[in-house]
Amino acid sequence: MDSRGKRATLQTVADAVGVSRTTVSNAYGRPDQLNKDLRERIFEAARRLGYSGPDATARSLRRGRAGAIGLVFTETLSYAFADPYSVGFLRGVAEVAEASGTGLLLIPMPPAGGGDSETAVRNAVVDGFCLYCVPKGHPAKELIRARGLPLVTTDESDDPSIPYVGIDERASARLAGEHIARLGHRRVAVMVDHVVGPGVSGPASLDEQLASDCADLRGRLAGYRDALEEAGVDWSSVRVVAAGRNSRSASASAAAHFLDVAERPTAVLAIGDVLALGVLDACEQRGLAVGRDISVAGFDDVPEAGRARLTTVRQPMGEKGRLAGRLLLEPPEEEKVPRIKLPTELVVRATTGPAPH
Amino acid sequence: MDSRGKRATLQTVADAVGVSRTTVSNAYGRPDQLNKDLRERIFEAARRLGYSGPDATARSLRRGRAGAIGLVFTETLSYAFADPYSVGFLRGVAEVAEASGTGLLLIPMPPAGGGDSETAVRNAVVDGFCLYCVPKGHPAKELIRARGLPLVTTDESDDPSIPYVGIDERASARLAGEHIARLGHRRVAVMVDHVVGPGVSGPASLDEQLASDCADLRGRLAGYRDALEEAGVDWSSVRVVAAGRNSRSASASAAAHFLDVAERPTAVLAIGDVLALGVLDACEQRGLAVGRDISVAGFDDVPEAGRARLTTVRQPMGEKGRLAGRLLLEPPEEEKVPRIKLPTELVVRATTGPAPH
DNA sequence: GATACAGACTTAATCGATACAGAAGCGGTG
DNA sequence: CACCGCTTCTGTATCGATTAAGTCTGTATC
Repeated sequence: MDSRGKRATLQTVADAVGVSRTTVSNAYGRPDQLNKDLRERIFEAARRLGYSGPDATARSLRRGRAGAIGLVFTETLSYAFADPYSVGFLRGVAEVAEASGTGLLLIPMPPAGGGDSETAVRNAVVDGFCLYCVPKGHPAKELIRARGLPLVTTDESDDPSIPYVGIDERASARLAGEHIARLGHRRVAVMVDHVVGPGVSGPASLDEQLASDCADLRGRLAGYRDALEEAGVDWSSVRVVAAGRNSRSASASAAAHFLDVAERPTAVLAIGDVLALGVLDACEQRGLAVGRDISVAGFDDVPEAGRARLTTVRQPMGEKGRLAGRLLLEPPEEEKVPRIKLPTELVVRATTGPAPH
Repeated sequence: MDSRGKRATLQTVADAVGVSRTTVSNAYGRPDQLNKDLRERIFEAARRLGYSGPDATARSLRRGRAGAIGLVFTETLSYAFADPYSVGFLRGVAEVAEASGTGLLLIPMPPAGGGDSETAVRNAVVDGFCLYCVPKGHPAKELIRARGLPLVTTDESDDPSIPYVGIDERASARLAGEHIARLGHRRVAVMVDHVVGPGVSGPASLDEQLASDCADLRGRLAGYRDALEEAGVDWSSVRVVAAGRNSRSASASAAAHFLDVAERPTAVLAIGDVLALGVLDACEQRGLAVGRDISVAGFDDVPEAGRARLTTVRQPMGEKGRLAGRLLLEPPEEEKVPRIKLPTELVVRATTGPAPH
C-alpha cells in the first residue's frame, strides 16, 4: 500500500495496468463488461497502489445522484429523539432508505443555533429533503427551497406547492375530544409542549394558542376545541397549559397548574403521548385513580402508551416515514403535488372513563 | 423562474450576464472578489434562470471536502435511539458537527439487513466515519476501512490502528462491582442485553459470555468479575441473564430469571442503565424495597438514572461524542493513532445499600 | 465469401464547480 | 513614461469519475 504521493485515482490504476480508465471503472461498477482475469489484475494493482475504489463524490457528480436524503430538524437532536414518535417516523424513513442503499443526512437547525447550519443545508449532498416539524417563519424552509431539490414536509403548511404526508390533525384530535365529551367530562385541561417559544411553561392564553408556531399543534388544539364546543363546553374555561418542553418530566411538573387547584378538571387532553405519560405520572404522585377520578388521553400511540394503557389517537408514524422516504426516492410522475393524509384511529384504553359525580 | 430545459449552471448564468464562470462562482463564494453591483446583477440573472446556487456535489468534488461525517450503526435506528446513552453520544457528535456546518450521515447496517447498506457505505459522501458499537466480525469495519477515510471507533477493538475514544470499560465496571462487594453482597446477578445474538434472552453460560460480540459488554463483564472474585465471590455462582434487547421492558421481564427463584440475589449489576431501570420496574412489581431488600446498579448515568435515584457509573457520553466528532473534523497532525480514554466515576444514589441479613 | 454478432476495450464528452496565475484599468509618482 | 499597488475580472487546468458510441478481433450463420 503506497500511501506516499498523490492519492490514487482510476487513472493511476489504469496506467499501472496498462488499460483505459473506463475499463477500471467497469471493473468496479460493471463486472460483466470485462474479462475476469483482467478484473483481478486491476484489483491487484489497486491494492498495491492503495486505491480504495471509486470516489463517492465524483461518482455522485457524474451520476447525478447523491445516494442520500436530508432530514432537517428544527430542534436539537436530543430533543428530537426524546420522543418515540420521532424515532418511529425516522425509522420509517430509514427503512425505505436502507432498502435502496441510501443514507440519511441529519441536519439539526435549532433555533438558538449559534452554529452554521445554513452551510450544512447548502452543502448537503442529497437527492431531496424531508422537513420535519418546522415552526412558522423558520428560515429552514426558504433555505431548502432555494436548493431546488425535491422536498417533503410532515406539517400541513400554508404552502400547497410542497408535497406533504401527514394526518388530519384537526379531525384526529377531534376524535379524542369527542370521546372525552361523550364520557360526560365538562371540566377539561389541555397539555401542550410549547406554544410560543420553547422553555416557557405555564397556562397559555387564547391568543398564544392561535399564534402557535407549529401547524400540528394548532391543528390538534382546534380539533379539541371543535369537539368540546360542540358538546357545549366553553373553550375559555379550558385550561391550556404548556410544559415548556416535550418531555415526560416537564409535563409532570406542569400538570400542577391544573391538578393542584380548587376546581380540578375531570379530564386532560395531551397534545402528545409523551406529555400524557407525564400527566399520568403526576396523577400517580397525587394518588389519583386515573380512569375514575380523572381521565387522560394522549396522541400518537407510541409503544409506551400501550404499556401504560393510555387512551390515545393512533397515527401510523412508521408508515408516515416510509411514505415520506418513498416520495423522495421515487418522486411520482404526476403533475399535481402529492398531499397525503393517513388514517388515524381512536384507541380507547384504561386511562379514560366516565366523568365522576 | 424558468424551470424548462436544462438545469441552469454557473455557466448558464455567466453567459446570461456576460461574465466568466469564475466571476459567478465568486459571487456566491467570495463576495469580496467582485463589485457589489455586478454581484447583484448576477443574483438577479440567477433568479430569472432558476439557478439555485452552486451544486453541492460539484463543490464537494472540487473542494475535496464533503461537509459531512458518516455514522455507522450496526443496529436498526429505533434500537439505537431507544437508549438515552446513544442519544447523548449522538448529540455530542452533532454539536461539534453543527458548529462547523457539517452534516451527519446516518448509515444503518442492521445484521439482518436485507437492504443494501454496503452500497450506502460505498456511496457515502463524507469526510470520515464514526463506527459505533460494532460486534466482532461485522462486515462494516472492513467495508469502511476500504474507503480509506478517517475513522474513529468507540469500541476498544483489537485493531490498534483505528483511532479510538471511549472509556476503560473494565476498570469502570469494576468500580460498580467493588461498591456492591463492599456493601457485603455475595449473591449477585448480572443483567446484559444480548450475549451472542440479539433476541435471545435468558441465563447465559460462561462460554457465551466470553464469546460475546461486543467489546464493551465483554469489558464490563470482566470488570464485574474482577471485583467480585476479589471479594471472594465465585463467578460461576453469579447468574448472568440476557434480556434479549436493550430495553427497559425486556429487562423487566428477564429479571424474572433471578427474582422469582428460591435464592434470590441481594444485588443486581446491569450492563447499562436502561436495563437497570427495567430491573427496578420488576422489583417494584414484586414489592421489593430497592436499596434495602435488593440493590441495583447500572452503567452510563443517563438522565433518567438520576430521576430514578439509580446508583451507576457515569461516563461522559456527550464528551465522547464531541471528541469523536472533533477527531474526524480536525484530524490531529501527530503520527501516532489517538486512543483516548475518558474518565468515569461511580455515582452512588439510593438503589444500593448494605446486603440484608 | 459475405454478413452478423458477441466480447473486450478504448475514445472522447461530460458532470458542475473552484483555484490560481494573469491581465486590464486606475490614479499616483519620481 | 515606466512602474507602483489595488481592485476587478478572465482563462485554463483541474477534481475523479461515468457513459454512449466506436474500434477491433474472432467466430458462428447462411
